[in-house]
Amino acid sequence: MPIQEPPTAALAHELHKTLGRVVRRLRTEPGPSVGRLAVLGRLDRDGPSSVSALAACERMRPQSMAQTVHDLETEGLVSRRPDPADGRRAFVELTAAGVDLLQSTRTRRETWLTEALERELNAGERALVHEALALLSRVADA
Amino acid sequence: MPIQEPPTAALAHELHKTLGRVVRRLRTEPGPSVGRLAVLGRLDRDGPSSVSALAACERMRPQSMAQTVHDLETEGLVSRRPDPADGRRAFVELTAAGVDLLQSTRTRRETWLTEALERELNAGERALVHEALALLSRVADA
DNA sequence: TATTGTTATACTCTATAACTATA
DNA sequence: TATAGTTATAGAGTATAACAATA
Repeated sequence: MPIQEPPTAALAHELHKTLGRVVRRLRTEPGPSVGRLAVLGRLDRDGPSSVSALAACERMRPQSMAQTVHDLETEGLVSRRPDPADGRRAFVELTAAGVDLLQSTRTRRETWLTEALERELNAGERALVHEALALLSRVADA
Repeated sequence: MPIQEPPTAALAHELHKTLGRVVRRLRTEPGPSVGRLAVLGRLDRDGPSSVSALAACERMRPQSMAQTVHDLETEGLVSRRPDPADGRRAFVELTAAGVDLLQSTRTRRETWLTEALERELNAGERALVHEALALLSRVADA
């Protein structure tokens, strides 16, 4: 009798793989990676933020976020402004180039992913996927 | 007015990140990575298979699967048996060690992921997540 | 001593390109 | 020429460990 993988583990793995395919395909479009775009988007929405705060929001280690921020800084998409109240901290903020890139990327990305999701899924199905995200987030934090 | 990321792109990215957290946490348990375990599980369920066929099932490039199979072979978890009918092909199959590992890993993995999913989600919610997988698979292939 | 952040290194997963061997 | 497979290289994403600077 064949060994059965636990269905729940298989479910998590398959979902991750499938989403990976979506995200990798997204990355074939010009522009920054989805992960970096997420940081730019967050800075735009929430304003300047420390590396630690960004890491916590994106649920990454501060060291990993430091690398991401460093890369974005090298590319001129973000800059740092020292916190006068605390010499250890700096505010990471979008540069004008970062804002421009975010805006133009958003437009290009819409050319396929949004179209694909909106073509393939109806509003109810998209809501279902969103609900699944909330459920799995709960599991990941458990 | 802040730039709004396209909600659908943000949805795909967030889901991917969340599932990544689940899978990485799974990997902190002893045993092979989730991706390799998937290959072992498939060989156990479907029997010996060529590298190409495995790659197609897992929706990876054959070159990537060749690397995975090579690693598994090095670890003694799978072996190759040449196809007498076609000198180019070989059947990849589980070794006794691979079967043992699959079985013992399944047991250990159940200690946290299955418990977490079953503790955090009820049957209806797990069904919802499964449905979301099917929808997103459609998008990734579109 | 705790917090913020960096540097160095390594691992997983997957991709592309260039290649060999067999059909 | 087409197919099965390998090797080499690279990149995204993230982790751990060790460290510096400031509070």
